[in-house]
Amino acid sequence: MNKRFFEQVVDVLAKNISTAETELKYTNPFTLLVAVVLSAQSTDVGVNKATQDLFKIASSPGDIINLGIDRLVSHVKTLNYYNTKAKNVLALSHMLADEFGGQVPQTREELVRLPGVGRKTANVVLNVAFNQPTIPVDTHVMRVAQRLGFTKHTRPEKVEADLEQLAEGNPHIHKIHHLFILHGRYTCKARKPLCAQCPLAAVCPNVQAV
DNA sequence: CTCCCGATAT
DNA sequence: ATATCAGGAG
Repeated sequence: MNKRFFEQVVDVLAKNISTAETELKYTNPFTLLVAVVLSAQSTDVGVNKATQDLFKIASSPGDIINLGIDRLVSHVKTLNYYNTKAKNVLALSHMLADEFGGQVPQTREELVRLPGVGRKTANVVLNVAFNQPTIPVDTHVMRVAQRLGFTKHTRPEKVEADLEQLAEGNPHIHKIHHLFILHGRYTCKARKPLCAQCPLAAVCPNVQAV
């Protein structure tokens, strides 16, 4: 895979997508962490709807602990896997309070020790909250990367390695994952991609018939 | 590999 | 009616 093509794609996306638009809403590193944990297999709209009320009354590990599991569950009941997620959010709040002084750690090794936090969630927190140039590979990044031919792998860790190599030195390195996600969500959709109005249609090796 | 398990788009 | 949605743990 050549790096020129990757740079060309990122440039086109950067010109056509405003990353200030739709994204998970948060007020600090902790609420971002919670929002991302809640976002597994759920839409960002649904997550924002649930956290809008939750973060008003709970925006720190101590707040979540005081809230308790029952009221926490009631706030995330509309999300997929709500029981597991509520349990994880409460457990990670305890761990942050007990082992990290109530602060969200800034290394991937520490972040993935938290319950409900895997490599992808840790990468999002590092990128969005702490401005590190990670490339979280979620369902959108995976799909977009494969359709554009940036990787032949299916394991997220392999895809991440391929993308990191292509993104090395790229001026948009900090928002590449966000550009891919927004492109994947609104244009390069899983079921019915809008190739007819895609800014990358001319160069995409996998354009669907229009 | 399975389980988790609600809302939304198509 | 079903595929998909900012995945992680066992």
